[in-house]
Amino acid sequence: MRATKVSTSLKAEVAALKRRRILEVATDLFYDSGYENTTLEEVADRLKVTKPFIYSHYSSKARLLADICELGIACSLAEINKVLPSSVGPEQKLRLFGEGFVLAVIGSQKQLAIYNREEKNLEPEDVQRIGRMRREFDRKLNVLLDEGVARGVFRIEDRELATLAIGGMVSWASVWYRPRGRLAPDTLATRITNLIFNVVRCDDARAPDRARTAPKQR
Amino acid sequence: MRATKVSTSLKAEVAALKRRRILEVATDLFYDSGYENTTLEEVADRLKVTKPFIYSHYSSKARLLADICELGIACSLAEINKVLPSSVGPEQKLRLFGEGFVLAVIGSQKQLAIYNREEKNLEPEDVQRIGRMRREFDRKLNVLLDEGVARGVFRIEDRELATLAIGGMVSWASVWYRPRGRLAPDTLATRITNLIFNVVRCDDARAPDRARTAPKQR
DNA sequence: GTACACATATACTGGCAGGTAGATTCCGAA
DNA sequence: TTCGGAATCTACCTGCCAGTATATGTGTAC
Repeated sequence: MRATKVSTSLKAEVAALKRRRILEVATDLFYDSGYENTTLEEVADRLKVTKPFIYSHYSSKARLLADICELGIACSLAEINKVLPSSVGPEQKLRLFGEGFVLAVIGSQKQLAIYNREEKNLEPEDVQRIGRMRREFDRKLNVLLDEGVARGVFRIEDRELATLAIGGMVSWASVWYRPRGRLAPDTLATRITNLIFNVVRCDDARAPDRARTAPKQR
Repeated sequence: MRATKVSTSLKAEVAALKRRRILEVATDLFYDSGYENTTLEEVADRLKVTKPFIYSHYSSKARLLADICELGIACSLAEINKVLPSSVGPEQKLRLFGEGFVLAVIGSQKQLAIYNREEKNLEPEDVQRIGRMRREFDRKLNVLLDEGVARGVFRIEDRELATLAIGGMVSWASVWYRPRGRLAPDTLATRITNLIFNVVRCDDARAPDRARTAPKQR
């Protein structure tokens, strides 16, 4: 009994591993060449297997795409969920969120880029499900900003627009970020978060020497 | 002679009109359904013509895509080119540029969305050409920010990053903007530009009652 | 060692859409 | 009215690739 249980569990783990590897390779190829320009045979080739192997784990090419896209959004959503319920002040929340969000975006860069590019190739139900996740993210970021406004620490002209602006500023990193770029992820996270603080016009005490570079004269 | 000249010029105008209409319809369809999911026959149908008609004006589907993408980037590039050489101060330049840029992005929303989604379907030479235009835009925005920093009116921690952040904040509007949305283009342009001023930490005197909404308490 | 089940491969189909060759229509000129 | 050529259409081809029917191997139980 024990043996069979371990065996089935192992089987499940093996299956999960296979699915994960398929997803990884597909992510790389979709990111580099685009969804429609990537053949499932190419995915199979790179894994040294054949097309039916993939179909035994994913029912269609579109489901593969859906998993990739969902993974990307889930990473960002997890960050706001992690921070929002905590009991620290809005400034601290925003800093934690900002840095987590930036790291999530560059960590799931390929998935997010694929989602933004290939949404039109998703099944309508997947579009809706993932769209709901995105709207949930926006709503929660909006709440975070609202807390800061209510306490008078953020000065925001248009909260909804600020949400979109912050989301865009960070999400855009999935377009231009390169792993071997000028800035390490941590530095990037800090500096972009500083820019987020600028957007909400919050003088964040905890930020290390911000804008110390600018006042050369005067 | 006069007659023939007018005649040939008219012919050229007609040809240009046809190309423009093809481009418009293709833009709508590519935007709504994606490049690969749109058939040239669908484009032809909507124009009440046939596929070879399109091929008599565009040598391939990819060339059509390239023209759409280039048009989108050209609109944004034109804005920075319009503002950069003027002799007003950096704050004024930034305001003019910001508002022009936002209006350009929402004016060429479909083209920009298509470019961002379908770059992988462009011919390599088109990718390069349009990529150069994008880099030119970034370089020039960088120059504009540099002028402000040099004069001590912008306080920027990392100029290159600020360029990307501003570009992202505005470009992202091509993802979320809806013509029947809450804000009219002009209002949107003003408010997003205000956010750009926040990013560069510039207290812009000419901005109308910014941040007047926030200090409810205290 | 044989039978069964599961995993994976070989080999195929079917439809779609980009692109084109050749027929046809339309229009301006003489 | 007819001629020539440009514009446009009809009808077709061809390659590609998602998805599948069927075969084959591989390990495990008895």
